[in-house]
Amino acid sequence: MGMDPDTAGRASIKDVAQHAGVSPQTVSRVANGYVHVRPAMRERVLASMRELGYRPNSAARNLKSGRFRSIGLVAFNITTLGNERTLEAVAEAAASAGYTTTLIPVADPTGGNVAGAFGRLEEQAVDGIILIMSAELGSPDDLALTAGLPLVIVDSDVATGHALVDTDQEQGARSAMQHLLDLGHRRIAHVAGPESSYSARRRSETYRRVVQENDLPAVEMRRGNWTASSGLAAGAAILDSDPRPTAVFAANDQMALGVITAAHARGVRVPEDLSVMGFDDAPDSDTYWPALSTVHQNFDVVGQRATEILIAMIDGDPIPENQLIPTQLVVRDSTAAAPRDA
Amino acid sequence: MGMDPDTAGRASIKDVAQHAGVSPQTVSRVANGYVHVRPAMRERVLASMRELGYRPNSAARNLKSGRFRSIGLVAFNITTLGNERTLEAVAEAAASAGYTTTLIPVADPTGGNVAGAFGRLEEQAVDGIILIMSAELGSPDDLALTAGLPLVIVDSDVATGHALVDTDQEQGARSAMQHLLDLGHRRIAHVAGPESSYSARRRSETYRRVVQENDLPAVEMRRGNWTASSGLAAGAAILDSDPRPTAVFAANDQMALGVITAAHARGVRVPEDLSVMGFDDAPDSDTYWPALSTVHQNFDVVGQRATEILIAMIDGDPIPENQLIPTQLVVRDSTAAAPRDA
DNA sequence: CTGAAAGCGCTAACAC
DNA sequence: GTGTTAGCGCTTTCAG
Repeated sequence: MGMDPDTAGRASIKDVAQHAGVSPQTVSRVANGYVHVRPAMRERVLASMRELGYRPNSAARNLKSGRFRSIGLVAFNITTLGNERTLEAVAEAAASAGYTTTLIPVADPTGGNVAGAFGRLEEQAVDGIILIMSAELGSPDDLALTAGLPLVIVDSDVATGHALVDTDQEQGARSAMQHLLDLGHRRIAHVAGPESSYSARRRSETYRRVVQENDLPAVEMRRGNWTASSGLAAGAAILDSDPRPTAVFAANDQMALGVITAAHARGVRVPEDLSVMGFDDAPDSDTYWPALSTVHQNFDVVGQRATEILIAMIDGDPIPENQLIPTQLVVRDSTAAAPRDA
Repeated sequence: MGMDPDTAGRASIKDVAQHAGVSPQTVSRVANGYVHVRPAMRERVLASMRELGYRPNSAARNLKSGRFRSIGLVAFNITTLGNERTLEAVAEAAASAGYTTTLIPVADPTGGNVAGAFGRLEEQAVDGIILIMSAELGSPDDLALTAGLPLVIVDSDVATGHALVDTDQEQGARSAMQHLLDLGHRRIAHVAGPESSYSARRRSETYRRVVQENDLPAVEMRRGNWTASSGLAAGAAILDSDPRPTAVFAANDQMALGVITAAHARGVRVPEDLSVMGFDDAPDSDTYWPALSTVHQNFDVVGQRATEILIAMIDGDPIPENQLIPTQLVVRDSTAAAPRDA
């Protein structure tokens, strides 16, 4: 032990000081790029650092500064398209602000036990938390778990007093429905996402509202679980119903893919016989057959904004107003004018 | 300052001790669930903890223990299907072993500047590193950046002396080709992934080897960038070539989707006129039209295994042999017997 | 420009 | 069972 220069993190600032024949303080100054150090001495210290393979101990730094320079990302599921993209944006924004990102996976709180799912969040070595719930928050108390850490919430309903950043689901869903309306569709079906998802609920609520506002004929709503195969099942049910809807608004692109596949399987032409709208603008959706009309979500903006806000809060800024990130309608080949005889 | 009980992480072990009228050591014992504490005193301490909103300072713990209980995940890109799934598996495995996962995004080292991309990896507050390169490692020296930290490499070629966990790309690609061969195909095209990707290279090398071994007619290889739209372009080129191949092996499912769409656009029937194989078994691939035959990769096993190995290395175990995780052939509806007249 | 001293919050080792 | 002491590696005073 101690003989192998490869052994990680051995050399302390003291060792370097001894080796270079200076005080630990001077080493610290050099390590931090402090200016008032004589070049000759700086060189000597740097040489010793290299020779000893010195690397600063961040635990000690953290202890001193009371900061971790790390933000915690709490998510129930990081493999959904949106969460994944948001996560990457957070990691990048954090990195460029000098923060690392700590992933804190929590058990899915099915059954409403959100508090239990968090575990000992407050003990994590982070300066603040971004919560990507994709689920309903039980009560404000659940957030007490964060013990006063700065907190930004994405994709969930929130008790006031916390920062919120999210896609403007209502605007997005409205633009999708309006597009179908503009094409002359009236019998429009909806494939909703899972009930536990907040964004799914926002989209289906908007769907219902638009149906009401325009006196559209009622169509039984189907529910999927975001997967393409669940969309296939929902699409089959919709296509077998009578009278058959002329358009389907699916709550995400993958379920829309399922609906399209269900149509192919029945010889129903898309978009001639059936228009299909998605939501997300997933990377593949431009290559579906036909290319999918959808609503583009700016996940990277969501992640970036959330990170900026969190870091501002860590620095002591007040909680800003809720941030709703707008979507963009993307019209491709899966939607067309409603058939005449419908 | 100090008046607001909400202020994060204020109360130290000393404050609690004072409040409860005991020594800091006793507080520490209670905090760590140490047994030899009189119940009455334990209660008193716990009450003070609650009242003061005490939460242990992990920086101090880290400093004391010399361990961070965190593993660093270094990746160039976390939004590819495989990386994302691997990442989630790592985060979960790490969590259940009491470790957090720190995301360390690095700039894509296009141009071979891998070392530069790492930045100051050795300063991160982690006990070990999992490197998901998805790219070629320039030279072993690049890894010197990790400064002796335990290191597990996923999806890359490696200089010996490091642990490697990866999908058995060769076995997977071979099984895909063998499936097409068994169906009587001989003119088989390949849509490769980007040249910078190690796994893409492994798959295309295997393709070439199988072509040679079986004296198959040469077909110009096309290269995509993993996206469905690049697969569409490659598929178009393949379908327009003469003689037309009867089968295509795409290096991932998304590009396979593009090939299928190119076929639809030309009225080429899949699988009657053209068989299409993918790779990955992406979640949507069972709902493509037709359902995609592919090779299932066990990303979660890769992530889990990598984590186990890394933690073992952190605990001082020796570097184990390379771990190759097998794949499974998944036959669905996009492949069929080669047409007679081909 | 450089060094010495003190202390961040916690726990291992040792008293009592 | 409980308290006291010391020190992890670093940086913020304060002296020179």
